[in-house]
Amino acid sequence: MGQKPTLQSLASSLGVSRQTISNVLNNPQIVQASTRDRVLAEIRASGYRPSAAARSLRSRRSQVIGLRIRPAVDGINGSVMDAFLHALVECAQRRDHRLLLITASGDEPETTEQGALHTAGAIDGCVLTDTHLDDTRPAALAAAGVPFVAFGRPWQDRPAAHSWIDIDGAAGTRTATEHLLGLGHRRIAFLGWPAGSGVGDDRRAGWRQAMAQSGVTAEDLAAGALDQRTADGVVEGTQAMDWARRAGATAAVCASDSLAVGASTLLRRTTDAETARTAVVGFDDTPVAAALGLSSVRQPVAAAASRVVDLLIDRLTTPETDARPVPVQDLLEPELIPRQFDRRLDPTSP
Amino acid sequence: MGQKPTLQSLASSLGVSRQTISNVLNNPQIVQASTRDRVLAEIRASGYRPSAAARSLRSRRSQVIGLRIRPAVDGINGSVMDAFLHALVECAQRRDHRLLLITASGDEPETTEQGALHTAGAIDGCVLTDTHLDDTRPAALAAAGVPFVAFGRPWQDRPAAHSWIDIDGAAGTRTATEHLLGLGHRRIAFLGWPAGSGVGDDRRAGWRQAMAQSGVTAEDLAAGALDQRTADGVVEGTQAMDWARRAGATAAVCASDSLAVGASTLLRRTTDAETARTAVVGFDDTPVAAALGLSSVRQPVAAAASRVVDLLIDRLTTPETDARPVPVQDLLEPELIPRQFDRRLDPTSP
DNA sequence: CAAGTCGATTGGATCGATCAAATGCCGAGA
DNA sequence: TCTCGGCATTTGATCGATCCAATCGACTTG
Repeated sequence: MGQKPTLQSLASSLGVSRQTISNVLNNPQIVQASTRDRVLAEIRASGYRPSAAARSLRSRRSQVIGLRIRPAVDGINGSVMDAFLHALVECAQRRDHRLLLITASGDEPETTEQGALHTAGAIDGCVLTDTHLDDTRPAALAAAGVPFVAFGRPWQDRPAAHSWIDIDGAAGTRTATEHLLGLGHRRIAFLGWPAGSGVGDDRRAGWRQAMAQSGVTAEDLAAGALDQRTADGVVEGTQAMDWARRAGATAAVCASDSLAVGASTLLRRTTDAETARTAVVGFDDTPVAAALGLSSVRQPVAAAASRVVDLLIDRLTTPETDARPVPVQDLLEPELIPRQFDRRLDPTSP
Repeated sequence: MGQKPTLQSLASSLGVSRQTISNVLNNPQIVQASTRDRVLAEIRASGYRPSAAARSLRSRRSQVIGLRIRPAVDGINGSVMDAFLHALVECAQRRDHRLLLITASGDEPETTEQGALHTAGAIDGCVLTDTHLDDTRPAALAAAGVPFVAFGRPWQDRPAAHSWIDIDGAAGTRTATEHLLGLGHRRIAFLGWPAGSGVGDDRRAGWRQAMAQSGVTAEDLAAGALDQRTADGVVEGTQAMDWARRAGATAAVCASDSLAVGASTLLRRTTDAETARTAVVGFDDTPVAAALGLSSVRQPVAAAASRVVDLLIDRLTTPETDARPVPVQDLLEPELIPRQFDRRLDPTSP
């Protein structure tokens, strides 16, 4: 075998036409079974692979999806994006698509780059992550005609015109809070991020809802929300837990595992027996939380990735002549993973 | 603007030939400055992007590099691969290349997939990570004619025929050990992984070399190496640190930050004043280590990625007619980041 | 002044697939 | 017997760029 086999070379060595082989690969049902088998055998034997470039040039589809990756600012929460990325690649691969990575220094460079790749035909569409308030990317991509699906809801008030999948963070913290209430806790703090981030506010809202429904006193609730002025992190978690204890909290729901790890550090270090019994629930179910025995809310990341890919590829394969497709927008329920740190409130304490 | 502009449409609207525009983009120096400027202006105005597919079809180059990603088994150490991945994308982008991700269930499926993508012309070459003993991938890729560069040395005895870049782990643990020796410690333990993994053995060797050179007694050395039978992890670190303390160690060098985090957990939890003064140095300088104030050995990940990309792209752009290129193989020096946990040995202790 | 040199530009062929339309083939129905 | 419809297969055109060789004009040179 000297040269790489092509449709043409295969065809002449088999005594059929190029198109027949092409049909075997793309429309197997219209080819007679006997010739189909003969062609398939020869394809396998010769190790023939259709040229991605030629196919893409003619069919105007690259079978590639673009995604911007960001440096993980926090190694702990990075693991969620990591799992998402992996699931994305896997689902895409199952549907004969591949993932192309890009970096960008901001939202506007990101859409510019995605748009450039799209007009160059290098990608068919892209996946958006880390959506936030006043996110200009959906509008920019729509204007550029780049098909996309977002992982993360648009945090704007007005409904969006694009498809997105997100995790119901409020449901997660609600479940976590209800779980702690069920263990007898009443003064349950929420350790979160500064107001203004959609994700953080959502998670805080879940805690507040569960607390309100349980009929805790206004006083108990007031003891609760502790929002860091600084970034998410382990050190911040320790500080916040300290404040929460002083305010009388016997348990804490955290907006992230980083905060929860920090909180548990304080609880491990303390000599005060009562403080040491404080319950903590984290968010994201990272390996660190698992190792430390922290309960945590697990996001169905793989399921989210799968839905995102399906939505995007469905949109890509739908002929454009059809009416504007109705956007699909869905929230997935996270799941609480209980571990040792779910401490029951000791009834002998005040 | 109705249709996407092409070379042809641009050419006729400018009154020049396709080739001239092509030259402006690919060989600007051979085009007269005045026409070049005129063409460039029109390109910008029309938003023209050359079709990646057409270019790739003709030039037989896709400007894409393949990379297999694995699910992060450990969220902590995953951050190193994460940083590497990010640096890789960034460097590749700077040289007008993009990164394509694949998943695979093993080494053999990985090379099969990379080979398939390469013969399809979807990728020009690939980057190999997580090299290990008896790694069959270099040979398989070489046989398939897929250009590649490895991040991670081949752990075989015989020299390899391919280019690779790696981090000198032994130098890292050597530096860490010498640092602790300089602080007055003599009984320094090594908390590592079971023998047999190239990376782990390398890091252990660095500790052993530094200990041997410092003239510590055989007895001190014997107290040292604690290799986990199980996987790398936080819990294992705590156990190993406990054993090391009982054996009389006053400091520990760890093969990973996971182990170091585990070790520091024990030291924070203890009531024994002497144990609480034990020094710990981790490996990888992950955000968690930084947050906990652990000293750690930082790998020059970005530099490694940059060199890997450069080597690969240089190889891809070198005409094949040349003689077989000499493989470049290099070790990069890691750097110790000292933090609070570098405790000086208290001279009053035994 | 004709021949030769060199730089800038051009036209035709080509990469390897898919699309759209045409062809050949076969059996059913008038 | 002839026509028609449907299926399997083939043929020619096309996607949008690059490669290669040819062309053209201006400028040097013997």
